[in-house]
This record gives sequence, C-alpha cells and structure tokens, in this order.
Amino acid sequence: MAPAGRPRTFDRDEALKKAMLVFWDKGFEGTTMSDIIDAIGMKAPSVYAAFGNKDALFDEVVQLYAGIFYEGPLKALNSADDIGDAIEHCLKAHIEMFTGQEGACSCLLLTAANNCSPEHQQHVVSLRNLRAGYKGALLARFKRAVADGQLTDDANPESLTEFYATCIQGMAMCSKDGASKKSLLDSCEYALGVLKPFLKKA
Amino acid sequence: MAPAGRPRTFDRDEALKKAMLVFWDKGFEGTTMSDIIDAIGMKAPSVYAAFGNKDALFDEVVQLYAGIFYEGPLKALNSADDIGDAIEHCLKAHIEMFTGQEGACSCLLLTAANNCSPEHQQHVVSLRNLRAGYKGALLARFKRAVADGQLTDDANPESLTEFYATCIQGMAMCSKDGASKKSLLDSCEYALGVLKPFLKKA
DNA sequence: ATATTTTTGTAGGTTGTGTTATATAATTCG
DNA sequence: CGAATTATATAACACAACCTACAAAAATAT
Repeated sequence: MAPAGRPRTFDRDEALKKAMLVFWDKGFEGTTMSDIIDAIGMKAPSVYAAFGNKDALFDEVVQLYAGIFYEGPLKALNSADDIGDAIEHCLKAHIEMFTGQEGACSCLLLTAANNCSPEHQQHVVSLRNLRAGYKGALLARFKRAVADGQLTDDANPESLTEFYATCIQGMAMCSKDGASKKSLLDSCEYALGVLKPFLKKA
Repeated sequence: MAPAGRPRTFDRDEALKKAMLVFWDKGFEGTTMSDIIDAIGMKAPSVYAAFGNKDALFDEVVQLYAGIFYEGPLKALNSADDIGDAIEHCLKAHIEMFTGQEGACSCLLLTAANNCSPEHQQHVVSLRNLRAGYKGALLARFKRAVADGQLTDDANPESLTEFYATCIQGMAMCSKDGASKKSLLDSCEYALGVLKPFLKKA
C-alpha cells in the first residue's frame, strides 16, 4: 500500500542514476549539489530528504556503480574458464564501460575522488579500497589459471595483475582524454599479446 | 643591486617548489591556499604578493613541472637513436618521476586537475593540452623510427603511441595507489615486450 | 636623517556551497 | 470530513575558501 503523506513526484532510482552520471563526469568535489539538484530536476530539500547529504548520496552512487562494475568487467573476468578469454572479455567489458555512457566516460572508481580536501578523504579511501579489491580479483583469477595448469611456470600472477591493472587504468585515463573506442581496442590487443607467451597450448 | 624596499624573507623559487609538491600531491581543487601558505611558511599577503592568486600560482607550478618533465621523460625519448632504447629510457624516466619525490607521487599533469568546477576548467584544459602535446611527441618519435627504418612495416605509430600513453598513464595511477617502483618496473618490462616484434634486427 | 618603497602580519570582507527552517501542498487514515 | 503525515518551494543560514585593507617593519635613495 502507498505510504501516508504526499507522494514523491520523482523516481528515486532514476534520480540516483542521474546523480551517478554527474559524479561520474565531474567527480565528487567537482560536482556541486546544485549540479545534482538541477540534473534531478527537483529542489534542494527534496533531494536532501531523499538522499541525506552529499556524502551519503555519493556513497549510494558508488554502490550503484560498483554493482554495474560487478555485472560487467568482474563477471567477464570470472565467467570464462580459459584465462586468455577471461582477460580479453574483461578488458573489452572495461572499454564498454569507459565509452558506453552518454556524457560520462572513463571510470568513476578511478577519477571521481582522487584529490579531495581532508574532510572528504573517506571517499578517496573507499574508492581506493574498491580498486584494491578489484586488483585482488584479478590476482585470484591469475592464480586460479595457474592452479588450472593454464599458464607456464615463468608466469608471475602478481606482476601480470599489476600490468593489466595498469592497462585498465591507463585506458580509463585515455578515454577521459577523448580516446575513441577503436584506439582503446587497439591498445587492448597489444595488452592481450603480453599474455600469449605465458599461455600453455591447449 | 638590491631593489628598494623591504627584502623578501623567503626564497621565491623554493616557495614555488613547495607549492608544486602540494599541488602534485593534492591537486588543484584539493589544495587550499592555506595548505600552500603553511607549506611555504609565510602569511597570506606575502604569498599573494609573490604569486598573484591561486590560478596564477598553479600556472607557474605547471610550468615548473613541465620543465622537469621535459628534462626527464621527454629528453629520454628523444636522446636515444634506437627506438627500443628510446621507449625504454622514457618509460623508466617516467617511473623515476612517479616515485622519486617525497610526499608527492604519480604525475601532476595527469592527476592535479581532472575534475574541476566550471570556473577552473582552464586548468583541466591546460593539463589536457600538455598531455596531448606529449602524445604528439611520442607519435613523432615513432614516426621518426619508421623513417629511420627501425620498425617493421606492420608497426602502426598511432596505435603504438596510444598503447604507450596508456601504459604511462596507467603506471601513474598505480603509483598513486601505492605501487612500488619494483612492480612498476615489472609492468614496464611487459610493456616493452610489446614493441619487440616490431623492431627490425640491427 | 628623511622620504620612498616593498614586505609582513592582523584582521576582516566577499563569494560560493552545503544545508535547513518555515510555510504550503498533496496524499492516507480514522 | 478532519487529522496526520510526507513532499515541495522559497528563502535564508553557516561555514569555509579565496583574497585584500591597513598599519607597522625593514630595506634603499637622496
């Protein structure tokens, strides 16, 4: 049943998505609450009533983004049994995320809170933790490939993880600088070539 | 001869370096003038008298940083005649810059002004232009290598440029996340391996 | 020595951003 | 219907950040 009281005239989930796109594009500190409020199309008190404050809203946005992230690159990483396929699908899923949105590009986890004032360091830390968690997932995937006997003995999961994290983050920054999807895919091919010498023949 | 008037009690060049380290670490918007003023160890009016305002100071900092940049990675890129050596020296010079400073790390051109409020977009643009200029230098270097007959016919200067720009920016971001010099050098080796198939035997 | 010039420190002005008080509108419950 | 509850809009508060008047201090020039 509908709750008592005047009903909201906007959709909360839609509003959150709009807020995500703004933060994605302009980062935490680069975004003002006025930007958010304008994007949602409501007035300040309605937005504050729905989301609390800027910090809480950003936290929700990060959660939403992380969910999309898990459904994309992370799922791609862990779906394929072959490590070569897994990395390829994963990188390409990243490129989709970097270039797929209208307005926003690159990666919110990487660019939305790099340099914050001391009172907002929490966001810098939480995004850094998410990135570290993702690196952990990459590492686990390479270790699984070792356990599965898919990689040669001289393959080093730690340094492969670091290399591919480098490529992913680098592509994100290039995308922020306007790189086309095609040029990102070119870089992706080079990056995938690095893994080939370590793949055992099937 | 000394100019008339009370002499400055701090060294302007030293103060500029200190300001650079703060901006390098915390970015343009993440840095307050109080941070700068504290780092320099003077009071606000002295700093403003010496540097104008925050925008002008940041511009000077960027100039200073660009100078260091030209002396490091860019010089390394253009000093060696062999393209393999050039890229290797260049990447390693980047790693030195990413990890060499106390306090600051990563790359000021990449991280100091990603997400600015509209009234400071000038800095986002100027750093983006510097990055684009650097990509141009990379491209020119690869084209020179083609002209010098150092690369195979299937080597594509544009996509090689994009790939190495990706690696450099990726390493910068990893360094900001605390990557060790050793792990950056590991990634660097993988990245250099990408060029090898395109190198003609001497 | 006095005037002139420039720096320094205190203290405060101005603006922009995050947030909220208050009154009004729209809905449900009894 | 009237009471209760929640959303909306206007308008304004609070605080922090950038910047600057003003007066005192420290040097040079005549």
